[in-house]
Amino acid sequence: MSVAAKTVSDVIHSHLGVLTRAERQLAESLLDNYPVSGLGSITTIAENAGVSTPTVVRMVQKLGYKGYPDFQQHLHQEVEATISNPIAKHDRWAQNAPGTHILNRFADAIMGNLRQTLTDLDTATFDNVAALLSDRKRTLYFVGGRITGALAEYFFTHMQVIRPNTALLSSNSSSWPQYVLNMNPGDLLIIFDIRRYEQEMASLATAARKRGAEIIVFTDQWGSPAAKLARHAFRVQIEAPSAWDSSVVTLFIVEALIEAVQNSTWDETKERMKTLEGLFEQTRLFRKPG
Amino acid sequence: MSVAAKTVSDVIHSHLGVLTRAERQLAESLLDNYPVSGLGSITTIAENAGVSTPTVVRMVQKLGYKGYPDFQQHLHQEVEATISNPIAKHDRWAQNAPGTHILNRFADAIMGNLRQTLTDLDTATFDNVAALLSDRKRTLYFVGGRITGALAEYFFTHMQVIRPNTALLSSNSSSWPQYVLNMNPGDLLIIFDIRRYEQEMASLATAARKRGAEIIVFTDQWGSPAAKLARHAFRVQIEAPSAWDSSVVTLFIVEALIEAVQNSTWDETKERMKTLEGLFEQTRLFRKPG
DNA sequence: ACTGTCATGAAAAGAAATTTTCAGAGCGAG
DNA sequence: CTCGCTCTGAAAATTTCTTTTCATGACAGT
Repeated sequence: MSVAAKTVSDVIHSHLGVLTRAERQLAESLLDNYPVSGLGSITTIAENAGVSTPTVVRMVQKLGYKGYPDFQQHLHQEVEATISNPIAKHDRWAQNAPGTHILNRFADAIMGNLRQTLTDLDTATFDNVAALLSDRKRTLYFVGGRITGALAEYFFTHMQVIRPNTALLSSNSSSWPQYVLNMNPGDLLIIFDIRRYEQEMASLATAARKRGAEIIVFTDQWGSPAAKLARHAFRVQIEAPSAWDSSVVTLFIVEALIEAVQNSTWDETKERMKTLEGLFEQTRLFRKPG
Repeated sequence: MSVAAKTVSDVIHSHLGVLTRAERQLAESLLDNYPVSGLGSITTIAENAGVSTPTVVRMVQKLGYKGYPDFQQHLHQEVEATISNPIAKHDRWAQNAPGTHILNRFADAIMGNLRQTLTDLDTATFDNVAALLSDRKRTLYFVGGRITGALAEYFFTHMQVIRPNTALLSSNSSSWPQYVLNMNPGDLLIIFDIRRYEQEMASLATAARKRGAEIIVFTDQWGSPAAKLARHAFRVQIEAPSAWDSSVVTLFIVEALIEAVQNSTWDETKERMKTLEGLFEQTRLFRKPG
């Protein structure tokens, strides 16, 4: 049953080492555009891979299948599994029935946003930002607007556990000047500014820059004015079938950054988290003696 | 090339009228679990549909295809189109390259979470919750824990714009009793409680129930203790390749609910949003005269 | 250079799948 | 009831696919 449990892709990968040249060539052809490339007849896939049909037979038998039909049947099952998930299923509904349930329309939009955002996003930018956030000498200031304030808070709450020197600016701008006053060169100001850009964000960014702070902006595809002042900007797709913009993808990037930072300084973070657990425990005991 | 432009499904539907009994039987078998059911050989699909192979050939020719292989090739193209959507494509990256960039690993996990959550989620539950949230006679109380507080805030901020009678409980439990005191029968308490369940959430839920409030819980796949007291619970998959749990899918559901509520009372909401814009404008002018 | 081993594909053999043929069944019209 | 029509699947014919066989060539070790 070892074959049945794993995906065909897994099986191919685990056998890559024992494949011959022509077989590897075939394997790569199959994995490229997997699993659709394996849908046709043995003749077709042999031609696509530029090998002979006996090579195909030999390889699938080497992989543990009884023959090509057996191999293909496994592939069909995988295609079915892939295609029968709710999201893929939705894509098919969507073509035929535009008015499906809102959950599906949302899922569709979010997938598109995520894909587009990841396509546009340079991993180097991500890595650079993660490195900046990991630098404990830099104090982190988080700020968001009316809607995005919750994202800033979410990011802040995690970073506060992971590292020292973090601050959350209220979304009310009246308290900002005092924070700016304390900023030192190299500090980071992380701004969330999604459309209906708040003019004050750009002012804040300018003030922070004057104090020598670096600026990181999370904005939408059109770009906050604050993004022009930023060292790094994340342009996130935010469109949803809704009167509101979607923050799901922004949160996605925030979570990925949290993990990247945590990972790069795991030893220190681990200690901090342990200490924090202890403090929580104490608070609890303090509140409820007995 | 009218055949090439349309999907096989469309072609079948448009021909349903001119199909004979056995052919219709076959067509229904194909449309059921489409397009995967058409992946096998003509023999297989004939057997599945309970008709003879000549019937299959006659039907596909009636549909305008040259023969079964031609028909199947079109189907393969459709499967490819469906399966090559961003999500499925990403799944394949992730499988093929286990050690890829954290963004990709995260995207993979989120896709899985979303898929699983949508599979488990009953749309009736969603619709019921949306209806409860739309009922303006019920006051909404939002509460979250240390991490999930930001989600509660996000939800609250939107609902506050959309409808009256909303309140956000601080994540600090000391202020909760006064809110409970004001709860009336039919009011809704929306709780976010993800693992490291906070004991106080269950206490809060119990107290709210005694006051006649209905409870809606957002929790993880293991289930908060508060979920037992809830009228409706959303069990969200929260696993991420991280030391932290992911809130992305929870946010997804929240956003979908926001849209559902907004949609069900659009006329009233529109007025509120206009008024709100006006108020913002006034505040701005007030702050910066000139 | 010789030999043995292995990989590879051409081609033949074998096995399925696909299409065609055709006879019987069902059914409505006269 | 009979005729004519269509629908249907069994079975034959055909085509295609799959597997096996085998000759060739590459290459490492002697």
